[in-house]
Amino acid sequence: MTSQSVEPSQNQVREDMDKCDITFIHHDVINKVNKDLPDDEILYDLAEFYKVFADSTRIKILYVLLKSEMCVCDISELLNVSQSAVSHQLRMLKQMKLVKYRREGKAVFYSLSDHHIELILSQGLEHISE
Amino acid sequence: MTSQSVEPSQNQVREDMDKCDITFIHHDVINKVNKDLPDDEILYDLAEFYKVFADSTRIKILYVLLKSEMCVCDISELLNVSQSAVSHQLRMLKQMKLVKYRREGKAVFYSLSDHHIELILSQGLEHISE
DNA sequence: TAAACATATGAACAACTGCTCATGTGTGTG
DNA sequence: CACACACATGAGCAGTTGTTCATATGTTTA
Repeated sequence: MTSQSVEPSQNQVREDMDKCDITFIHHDVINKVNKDLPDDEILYDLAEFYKVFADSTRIKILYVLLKSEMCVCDISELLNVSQSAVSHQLRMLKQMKLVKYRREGKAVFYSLSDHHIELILSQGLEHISE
Repeated sequence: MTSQSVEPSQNQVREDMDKCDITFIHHDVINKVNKDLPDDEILYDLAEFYKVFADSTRIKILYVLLKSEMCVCDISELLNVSQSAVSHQLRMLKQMKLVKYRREGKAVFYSLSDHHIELILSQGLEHISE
């Protein structure tokens, strides 16, 4: 492993035949950045995770569940979103393992299954209110 | 402001004529949740903010800039994404005030303009690696 | 000033998303 | 068992998004 070689994990960085002359002045920096960059798959998953919070209906649902376990109908009325839409979103939140559910007769009660959510939401809020 | 009244800021909660009989057993809880729920506009902005992180190309760009200021061409080659695509994404990141830029001759160097980003990203990473 | 280069940007397009609508599934009740 | 209710789900659709392609803008150099 010479100092010239680059981690082949990601796209290899060409040190010859640069398209861009000004570019890559600091090969050491580039190599370091490239090495520290997590795998594509992880970054893809990370984006998928943030997609959950990229819709205001889902954020509202999470916010509501933050305070209290609640059935689908409750959420639907409280947020003024159709029952079907809430159900579809809860399905996604379930798939992402952010919520869990509990059946009680005809009703299904949903609650958060993740402790991070509050922190993540409040951190986002803190950011946008600057 | 009686204990019965509900903040009219959001959709008002009907206490009469419930569609759903099982629902809203605990009116006090509902009222509290409804009162603590931030305004629609804020939650909309919050979703917009998270949309930035909901794409792996943008996450990669942010990750790369976390380590070092870099010109468009560098980013493009390092991430193996077309120059145009990178430019388009940087435009969005610029609009969201997450990056700033500095012209140096023909090149334009981008860097992060926000300290939260590292924390937010690492928090997301921490979450998905469970 | 012309040419080369780095970047920005508009148009177009395919893929994705979130909703509605209709209907299916599961549970309690008369 | 038939019905009502709470919820789930598939299809379809309009709106959005991320990319490519072509081209424009801005800068340096010959």
